[in-house]
Amino acid sequence: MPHTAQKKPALTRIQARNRLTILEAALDVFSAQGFRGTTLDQVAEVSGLSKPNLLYYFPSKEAIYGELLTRLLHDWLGPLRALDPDGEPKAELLSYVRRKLDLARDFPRESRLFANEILQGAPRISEVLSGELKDLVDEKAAVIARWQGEGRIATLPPHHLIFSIWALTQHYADFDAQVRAVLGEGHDPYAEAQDFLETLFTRLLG
Amino acid sequence: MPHTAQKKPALTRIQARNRLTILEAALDVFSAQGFRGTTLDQVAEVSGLSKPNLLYYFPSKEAIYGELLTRLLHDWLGPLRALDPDGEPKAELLSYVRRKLDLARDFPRESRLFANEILQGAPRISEVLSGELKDLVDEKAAVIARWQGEGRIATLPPHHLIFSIWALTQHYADFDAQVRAVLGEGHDPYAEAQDFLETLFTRLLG
DNA sequence: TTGATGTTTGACCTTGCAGTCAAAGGCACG
DNA sequence: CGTGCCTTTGACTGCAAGGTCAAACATCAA
Repeated sequence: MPHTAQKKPALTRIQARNRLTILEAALDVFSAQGFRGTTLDQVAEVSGLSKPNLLYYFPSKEAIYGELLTRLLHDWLGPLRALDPDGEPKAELLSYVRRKLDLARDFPRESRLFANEILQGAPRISEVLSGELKDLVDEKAAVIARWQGEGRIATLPPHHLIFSIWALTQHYADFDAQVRAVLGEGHDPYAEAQDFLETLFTRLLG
Repeated sequence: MPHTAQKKPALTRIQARNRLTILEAALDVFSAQGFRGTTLDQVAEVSGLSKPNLLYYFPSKEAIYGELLTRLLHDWLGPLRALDPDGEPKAELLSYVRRKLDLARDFPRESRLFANEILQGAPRISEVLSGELKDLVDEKAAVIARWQGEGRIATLPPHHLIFSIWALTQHYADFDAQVRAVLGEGHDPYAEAQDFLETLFTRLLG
């Protein structure tokens, strides 16, 4: 029985390395300039490879962007997946907030890449949003609702509670320019946000 | 004494009307596609004017975009300006939240236009952010700090409190695609957000 | 009616950029 | 050391898109 539609034709070492190099450079440029604002010449420049070489490893600009999105989307959901239904409700939620803020601090490019995509109406990931993401959120929302039913945290619409965590944490990555401009010199936005958000959610859930 | 550098050379009726038509169409397209993603042909199409005609009223694509940004920026700060230092603290802040959410609901294009610009590092409005906007925020933050000193609302870093209002309200406009995908059918995001945010800030400030 | 000024546009120019291709350069394995 | 495959690139193509321009058309005041 022949292998039809073999998906992973075993990458060579060079292929594996160069694909990663390209994706890393692409993340840099796409997250800063958006899809349309990015040129392959820029990605080539940043990656240190020639433009035709980029297109040897990926069939098109779209393909690079798409690969980035789908790769990162999975990692991005890690903290929400880690929300433990059997844990202590407040600790679990606060730890989710903290993890999400850490992601925003340590991976602002990824955050901005998604923000850009969703701002444009999420044309390339709408199925994932209403499929995998929705399922995960629904699942965790049910957990939160159960906790609320057991009187262990305050009753609030679980979906919106999750949205509020996203909004508040990603704001510091996505709107970094505004946050820093408004705070002025001598501030560490993320450190301050950490305290603030801990207080906020402690009061909210308490 | 001659008028040097006269700024407003008195627009004709046609000029006034067409400039508005163009800005309206430009808002549509720029907010959906970003600056680089927008073509003048699209703006021409939407506005019903020809491309050379656009460039008769504005010197360049940049100029249209810049005019949009600076015009809207002013309006956008209205709700924060309206925060009354002599009002009742909780009512004032909750009313600010409500006004901001109304803006997000009624003017999502404006919200997304700014989001796009700030995501890219706010290259065109960085002076306004660290000038006019920062001054206004500092002023209102001082008012909030005073209220806190008087024990009328809970003590929280005022700047971050303001950020949280921005983040939570604009999230519903900027990430509309995601919010709707995750909630699924049969939801009114803004109506639900209204209740949720009122509860959130009531508990937070209480 | 007429001229002056304001408005509109088809055709055009130029540049930027995604993507192609043939040929050259490297690498592994007999 | 040679043969075949993998990798790299300079040069090129085609098209999209910002912007120009001269000429046509509209409007209005005298």
